Amino acid sequence: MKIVTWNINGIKARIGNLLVWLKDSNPDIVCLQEIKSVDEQFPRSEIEALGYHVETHGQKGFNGVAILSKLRFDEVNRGLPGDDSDEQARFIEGVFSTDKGVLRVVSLYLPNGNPVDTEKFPYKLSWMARLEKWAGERLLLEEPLLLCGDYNVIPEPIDARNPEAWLGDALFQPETRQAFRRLLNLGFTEATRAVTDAPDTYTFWDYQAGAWQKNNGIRIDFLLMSPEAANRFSSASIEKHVRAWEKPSDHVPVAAELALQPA
DNA sequence: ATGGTCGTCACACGA
Repeated sequence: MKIVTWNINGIKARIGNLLVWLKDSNPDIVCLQEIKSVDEQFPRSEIEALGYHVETHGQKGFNGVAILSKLRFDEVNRGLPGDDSDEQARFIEGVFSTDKGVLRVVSLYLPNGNPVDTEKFPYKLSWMARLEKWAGERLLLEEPLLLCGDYNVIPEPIDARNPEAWLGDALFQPETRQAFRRLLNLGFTEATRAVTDAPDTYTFWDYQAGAWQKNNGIRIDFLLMSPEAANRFSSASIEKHVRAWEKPSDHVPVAAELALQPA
């Protein structure tokens, strides 16, 4: 089973690329971030025509996440628990049945947090604390669980082409990196780093200043696997070629292959 | 290089 995470940066601008990519890459489950669309305007019928079930958690203009799946959804949960006043659409969980039992997949869009001297940064850190709490509770179920998404975290200097340029950025603050390590240390395996120590595994290149042409990238999109998922994990890949397409997202798809079959 | 480029939505704002 191929599971992919991709921040598409606007579904209306990217539906053409998405449909081409779905046919080409043939994923079983896709976690999308930054759909920037309300649920009613998400182009679900074109995606359903390719054999996918579609579940969204959108909002007007910003943020928004979705899961596309060849497997039928047994259950869908929208919104990260822990703060009823949080209006931002950044979290959706799908539950599926496989030959090995339950599979849980989350599509998450972690807050950017910039600028760090505004309320945006503590919102990011509190969102990460809520995610850690939620993940710790889910791990008690001892099921295959994948937390997929745009984490807006540069975990280590090796994950940026120019780490010194990110020292003042919310994505690379010590508190941000520590919170990500705490999440990992609950018992998750991050798919890309499980298969390679290479520096050139970036998933995002800014539109500005020729970042793509200069390979001035950062690695911020991850699939975190529970022990039960990691035990069935075989490979990971970064579908970097998509960044060179016309009208690309600034992020590329990141994929993991697991030895699971639809029920 | 205190610039630069996008997407969404109608005016800046977020990234």
